[in-house]
Amino acid sequence: MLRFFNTLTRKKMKFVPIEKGKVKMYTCGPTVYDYAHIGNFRTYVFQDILRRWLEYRGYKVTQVMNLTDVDDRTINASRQQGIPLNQHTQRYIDAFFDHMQRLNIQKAEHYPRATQHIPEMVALVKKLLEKGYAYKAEDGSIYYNIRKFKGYGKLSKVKLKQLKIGARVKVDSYEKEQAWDFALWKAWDQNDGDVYWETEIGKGRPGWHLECSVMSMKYLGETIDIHSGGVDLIFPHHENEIAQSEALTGKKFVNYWLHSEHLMVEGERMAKSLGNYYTVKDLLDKGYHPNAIRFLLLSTHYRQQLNFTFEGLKAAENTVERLTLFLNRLSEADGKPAGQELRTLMKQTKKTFEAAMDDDLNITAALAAVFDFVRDVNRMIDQGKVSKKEAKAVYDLMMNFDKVLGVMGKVEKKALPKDIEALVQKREEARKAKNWKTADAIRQQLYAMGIILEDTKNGVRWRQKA
RNA sequence: GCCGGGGUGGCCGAACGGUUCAGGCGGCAGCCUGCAGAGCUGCUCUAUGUGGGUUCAACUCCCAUCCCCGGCUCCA
Repeated sequence: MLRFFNTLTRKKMKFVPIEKGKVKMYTCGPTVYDYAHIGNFRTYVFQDILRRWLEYRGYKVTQVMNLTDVDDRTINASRQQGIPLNQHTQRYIDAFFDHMQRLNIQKAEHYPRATQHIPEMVALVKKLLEKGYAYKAEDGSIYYNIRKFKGYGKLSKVKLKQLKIGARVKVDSYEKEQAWDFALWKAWDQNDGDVYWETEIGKGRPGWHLECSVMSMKYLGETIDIHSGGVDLIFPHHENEIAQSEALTGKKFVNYWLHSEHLMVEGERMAKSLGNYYTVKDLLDKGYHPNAIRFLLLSTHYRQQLNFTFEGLKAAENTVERLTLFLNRLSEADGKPAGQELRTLMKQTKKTFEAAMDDDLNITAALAAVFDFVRDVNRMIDQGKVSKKEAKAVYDLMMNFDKVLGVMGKVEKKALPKDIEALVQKREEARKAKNWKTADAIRQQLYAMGIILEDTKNGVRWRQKA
């Protein structure tokens, strides 16, 4: 039985989709004012695992991920650099997709941008004004009156009276009836430069929370199955989305809210000022394999804070290598059939893996099943008990797991460059002649070139140094 | 102040009332190997922040206490 921890109820709940066999999922995406960092990608990897698991379980998933391409930060950054907003954001959108692809994150069906949904957002604000949930302030901005919405706070469990008034709210501002009302529409001011839209509700730009309500309803419908993002979005962002959407439709906005915990760096929060702020590119440039980065990000349960360290990244790299070496080994196994013993083992492993994932994506338990399996099959291979045909079946099962994990890739036998091939041959001859000194020297030379040679019963094998 | 999440072996990280306390990484040793690598086996590993309590039995429940992290208006 597939279960998810629902932030709304703070309990693990059986997953029942609105429409049988289909899942409508909205995943909060990046604000494209700068490069997304690995903390952001932790969330995107989590959402990817979620999507992949739903698909593994046979659901047809329709996923929407928004790109926030207009807000304070995007406007400030583009103006500071003197680049038009859309050019500025496009650069980071490109980088975002590039990094997503490097981390083997599957594509969503839709990537709507805020700036391309202004008319829909205006329409929603108009309706909220008509229904009395919103009001216009003196400067022309339009705010949502949260006291009008009975369920306000149901997701985050915040109590309005206990909310600390943030430093950003101007104390002398009496434009808002309540300090905690939030902007649906921000009237243009000088700081916005040429970023504004002339609309029926005035000259300005949308508030941040608006786009998610609008785009979720536009692409997925008034009520959807899953909405996910980082824990920091629970309040106020997701709380406000609920207020906007449910005030408009009178229907439940989202059935399951899933939130991923933050990534820490060396035990501290990641921050530019602390100098512990990394992008995917930073790590790739340092020579780490994208699969290792992905593995590190997915290997801790999503509701648990993940402490990023370079030691951990190195460990992740070794772990992934263990998996890929196992796949290599399988392609060479050619023993006697293990028969029932192996069949039972495979069946049991699959069952354990699936049960773990079904339990709120308990990936660490699922991985434990995989590693147990790897060890057991390795032992059988050592004993010459795995036939070619069986090895293929094991390989297929591993690929089945990797549909979800996405860290193993396919084993591809790349051809060695000719000069290296010649060196390998030369070493083979030296070995045959028991000229160990020469053979070892060549092996050392190849190692320096990033090629690791391994002598096996079936002859020499090579692999790329990680 | 209010509201959440945590503190598990050298490191990471499951289990959440009960068989030997998953799994990964690291280290050491053995098997294998000309040597190495890979793989396997064993050890490191009779761990659960601290002090009480409940129970036949607690990492798991209760109370107290210390420490860490997060949210409290635009940060995934």
